[in-house]
Amino acid sequence: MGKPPGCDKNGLKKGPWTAEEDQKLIDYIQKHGHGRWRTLPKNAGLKRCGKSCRLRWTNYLRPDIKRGKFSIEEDEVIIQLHSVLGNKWSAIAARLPGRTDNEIKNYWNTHIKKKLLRMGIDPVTHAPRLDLLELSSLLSSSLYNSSLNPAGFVGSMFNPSFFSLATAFLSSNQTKNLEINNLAGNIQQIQNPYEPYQGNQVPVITQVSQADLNQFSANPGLPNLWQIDNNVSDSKGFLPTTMQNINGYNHGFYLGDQNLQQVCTFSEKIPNLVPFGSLLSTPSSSSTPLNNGSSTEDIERDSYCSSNMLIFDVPKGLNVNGCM
DNA sequence: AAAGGGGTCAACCGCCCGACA
DNA sequence: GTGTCGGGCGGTTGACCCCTT
Repeated sequence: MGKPPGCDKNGLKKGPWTAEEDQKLIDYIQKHGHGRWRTLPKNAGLKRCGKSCRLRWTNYLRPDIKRGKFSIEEDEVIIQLHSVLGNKWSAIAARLPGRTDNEIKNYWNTHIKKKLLRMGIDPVTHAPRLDLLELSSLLSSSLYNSSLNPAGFVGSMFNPSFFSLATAFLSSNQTKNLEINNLAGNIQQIQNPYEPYQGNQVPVITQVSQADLNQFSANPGLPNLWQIDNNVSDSKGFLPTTMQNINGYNHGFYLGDQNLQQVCTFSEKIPNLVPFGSLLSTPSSSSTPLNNGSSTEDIERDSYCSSNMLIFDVPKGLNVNGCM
């Protein structure tokens, strides 16, 4: 297995690209097209290695690159795709026109990771952070009852409902991953939506059919995971019975809907389901230490994103403002 | 106003994989 | 089977920017 020579050999230049170098590269590629990266820098009159040229072109100079801040919709797409695809940044980038894998990777590491951590979600596995869940289990018995009483809940940062919610959300993602993996291996789905609620198990309504997967795969330009989720809840025409009443509460979750219409459509299927965003505290109430560098806009974006990510119901009188 | 610290992001490195000759 | 090449990936670096003190 041959290994390309590094950029430090033969006196090749490293570091930031100058405007002149950029122009040389652009001019050459416009004339001759890209490819043959090894010989390109020599032909273009650049003292760079081919790999450096390729990266510069694909990550920065390409004409279809979309610069600027990620939109809320793009945030949602990235999180959804990452929950399914993992760190396959190029695959994620393929579904985000104008964004590069490097850009998405950087954005993930600097923004989204922190956002998920603030939500108590492990950004690697999309699972609840064990430390928080352990806290949840420890606190659930003692705090849950008191949380029903607003006076007993005041001052508490830990709301078991929140942890259950996070568990629900993340279990759905894990289940979806399993299902997709199994589908890829011609194994039937493993999730039975009618399975009785047991112990700590969190009800899951997400189910991915082979048709859904095919649809997703057949439309690489369209981030359709929302549609998959939406189709599941709509077209299948059911909700697990366990979804409808658990301990007297209706529970549900929703995975990143793109618009309110879909949220409302879904919500109608569960009478007491309300947008999670309406239960969130205002961004200014967040005390997370991870938020030091966030601008007001970022905080608002985070709040918006979270509101679309998770939906559940809580009993009247339960003050959830302190739990986020 | 200046210094220090943290966040951001373009760019790089090392390794790997698949296609091809 | 082996070497070459293009490309992808995770991790890291370092310059720059902004905020706080």
